[in-house]
Order: sequence, then C-alpha cells, then structure tokens
Amino acid sequence: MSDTHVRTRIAPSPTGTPHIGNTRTALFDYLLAHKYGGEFILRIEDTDQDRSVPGSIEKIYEIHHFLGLVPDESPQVGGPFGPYIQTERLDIYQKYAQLLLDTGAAYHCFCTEERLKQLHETNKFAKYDRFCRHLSSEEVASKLASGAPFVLRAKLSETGFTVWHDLVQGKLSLPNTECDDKVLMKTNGIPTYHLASVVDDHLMKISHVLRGVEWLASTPIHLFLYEAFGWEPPVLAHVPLLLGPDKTKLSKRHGAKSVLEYAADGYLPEAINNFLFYLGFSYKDNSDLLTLPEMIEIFDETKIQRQNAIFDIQRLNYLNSQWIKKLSSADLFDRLKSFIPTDWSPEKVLQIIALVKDRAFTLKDFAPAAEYFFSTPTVESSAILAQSAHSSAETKAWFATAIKIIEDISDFSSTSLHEQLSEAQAASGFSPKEAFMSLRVAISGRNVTPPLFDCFVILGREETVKRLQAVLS
RNA sequence: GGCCCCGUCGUCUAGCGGUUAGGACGUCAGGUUUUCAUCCUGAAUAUCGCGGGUUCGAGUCCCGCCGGGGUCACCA
Repeated sequence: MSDTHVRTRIAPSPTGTPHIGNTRTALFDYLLAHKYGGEFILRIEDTDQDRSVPGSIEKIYEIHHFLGLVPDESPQVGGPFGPYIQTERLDIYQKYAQLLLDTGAAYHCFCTEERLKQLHETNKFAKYDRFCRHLSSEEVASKLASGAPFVLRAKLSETGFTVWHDLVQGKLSLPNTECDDKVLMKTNGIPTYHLASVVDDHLMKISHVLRGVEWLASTPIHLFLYEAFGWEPPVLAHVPLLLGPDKTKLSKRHGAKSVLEYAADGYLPEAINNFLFYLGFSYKDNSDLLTLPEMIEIFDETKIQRQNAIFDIQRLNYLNSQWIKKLSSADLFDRLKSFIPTDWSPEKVLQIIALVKDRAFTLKDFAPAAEYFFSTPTVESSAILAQSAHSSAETKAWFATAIKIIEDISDFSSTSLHEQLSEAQAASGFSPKEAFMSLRVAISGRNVTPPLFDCFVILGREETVKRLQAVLS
C-alpha cells in the first residue's frame, strides 16, 4: 500500500446542499490524500436526474472553498481524468456495461415496474427474484427486437461470502445470498451509482475509497464488478455516521445543517474542520486548535473510531470561541465584514474587536455587542437610578463630577480614566459598583459591556460626555 | 424481519490482562473583574450495556443476551 499513489475522492450527488456529516467524510478524504502526498478528487454523481436540485453543485464548491478542502481535480478545475461529472461520461458507462454483458456478468431484465412492485407487496424486504436471469438468449433477443424497455442487472454469485479488509472496520464478511442482482443500467440508459462509481473510481485511479458506512452493504456488488472487469479494487474505508443529539442519523429533518449554514451562523472554517476532525478521531485531549496541515500530519486512517459520533454543538462553540481568540484583530475584521453594517468605521470596529473577541462564541456575537458605539442608545433615567440606592440629586452630582474629570483629563486613556474616576468614586459616597454601573448604563443602555473605560476611549471624549449629559438632564 | 457493524462519565475520547479507569467539552463551586465574558483553581459525574465464562487477575479475551445504528429502490 505504501508504494501505491494515493488518490481519494468525495463523490456527492447534487440533490441539495450536503449536510455537515457528509462534509466530515470529505475532510477525511482530503486528509488521507494529503497525508500520502496524493490527490483529492471531487466528482459529481448526478446519475439521478429526477432528484437533482439546481444550484447544488455550486453549493458543494462553496463548502470546499470555505473550508479549504480544495480538490486537486474537479469539474471546476478539471484534471487528467475528466470529465468529473457523471452525466458527461454516459458513453463510457455504456461501453463498460456492454463489456459486462459480453462476459456474462450482467443480464437484461425486462421486468416491469408493476411486477417489481408486486414483489414488494408480499414482502417489503423482498429481493429481486432473478426472474430474467434465467431467460433464454432467444427470449432476450426477441424482447429486445420488440423494443421492450430493459435494465441491466448484475449477475451476482448465489453462494459464498464476499470478504475484504476494511481500513476502519477491519475484516468484513458478507454472505452473497444477502445481495440482490442490483440494477446497473437503468431503462433510460443512465447507470446507477454502483456501475458509475466503480467505473469512475477505476478510470480515475482512485486508490482509497473512503466513504460513509451506509455503503457497507453494497460493497459486495462493487467488489463483484471489479472482479468482473478484472480490475484491482481500491482500499476500502467505511467511516461511521454523525448522529443527532437524539442519537439517530443526522438528517435534514433533525435540523442537520450544511457547512454553509454554520458559516452564516458565524462559525469559522478552522473551527468546523477542527470539530469534524475530533468527531471520530482522537488526538491528545481533543481540544487542541489544529490547522489543516497539522491535521494532515496527525491523521491516521486506521485510527478512525468505529462508533457513530453524536454531533455536539457545545464542542463546536468552544472550538469556535478559541479560534476567534487566536485570530488577529485584522484577520477577524476581514471575516466580520458580512456580519456588521457596512457603514461602521473600520478604525472603530478594529478597536471594538479587540475588546469583544474574548467574549464571543461566533462572528454573530460582534454586531450586537458593538452597536451602541455607533448609535446613541435610548436610556431612561430610571434605569440609571436603579443602579444605586442614591437619590436623583446625588446621582446627578456624581455624574457632574465624572463629566468634569472626563472633560479635563489630559491623557484620555483607559488607565488614566480608571485612576482618576476611581479616586472620585471613593470620595463620592457611591460604591464602585454603583458608580460605574450607572455610568455604564448611561453610555450604553445596557448593564453588560466590555470594560467601561475602554468603552469611553472608543466612544471618544466628546461622545462620552454627550451621552452622560443627556441621560440626567 | 434477514444480514452487517457498534456499545468506557451527558458529549468527544485515552486505555491495547494488573491504573485510585485518565483528559477535554459541558455542568457546579471558588478566585480575578465596577458588569458580562475571558482567565485561574477546585469539585461532581462511568459499579467500563447486562449475564456467564477463561485467568491468580478482565474495560481489555470468549459466549449469550440486551440496546443502538446501517442496509435490504430503475436514490445516491
């Protein structure tokens, strides 16, 4: 295995925006390829035109771009084994389907939809009864000549076991009797997943097929095809699923979001990658902040957990808050652009970022925490008075003292303000909490803000005084 | 239902026959702080799903059971 050139692929179908569970598989595929210096390929499996949702492909590109899981080959950037969209490869599948027919690995099936439906009416778990498998060549020829619609089915072995070594699941063995003679080529001449993916994986020289465990049960069909073609099958790795908080498979119905939605909710790509990495994988205490290159270094495909992992938003929140703290204010400013009003001055925003980043969990937390710097809050005098047991007159006197200091102070800095206002507060008869909370409410209209004097500085001397004067006038 | 996979704190996990079963997130308490958050310290939370074996000794090996998940389309 060490001497094979590693090529992995993520092969989404454009039936909507992939949810975050699918993206975790993509991350693992990306890491596996890069760990061995190979290529990571993105292939679009759009063989089911009925379920195709316009715009899905663009969303898939967006996800990869956002997370930095950039494919080395894809419909977008091309590559030596294209096209990378299956509906553009239809003639290729035709050719290989014919090969299967020629070697007797596949057969024509003329069963109607109604007959198949009937089969399932008696038993909803019924397999295809292989009715057409035993048609004589004359019967097939005459049906074909009559123009009857048909599909191509795999002529699977009716005995024995399919055995293989799975990189994450270990040694696996499935009885062949459990497998169906699956449809390979549909009536409309378009292949199903089974045929298309096997042909493409081989033609695109995919060395490792790392995909979700939901594919485990159909692996015997894929292995059957490799053998029928006389091809060396790729290394297989089936990774566990992501479960919702209710321990059932993550799905749209359970509110499973796509990475794009998390991005819109203010989560950083670094945090999402990190979070996904730790779900089903272990490194130290699973809380180190890791970059993609670091993850590539650490990743070990043989150490992926076999259990399904439950999606826990609190861990994502933690990782996100840590990444936000780690980022420079300038970097954060760039990422904040779509989360704050465009008319806010960059200089001021930068100053505010430095104060707010330690208390933010997502990028969405910035705007609400900063808006009172840009618009004058409406503050009732009763709200000020509620901060202390002092009378209106006493509070006014304290404000007058504070305003005077702010107006006169030569060094309008947080430390100087702190020094002088604390001194005045001590002589005022107000407790620190009473004194400063009332000022806080006066300038911001709220009782939770970053450190008060830092807020004064950002507001500026003039605006601070203006707001303090306004409330008790 | 058949087949297959999985089963350590609420969550992600460490553990690879002998440990007081460890860490992180979360939770709670205390400290820091004029507020909130950050940060620091501490605490609680797992009879290792259950029951049998094997062994001097089992979370670690074997069997059964139970529980959870996946799959059984002309969907991927």
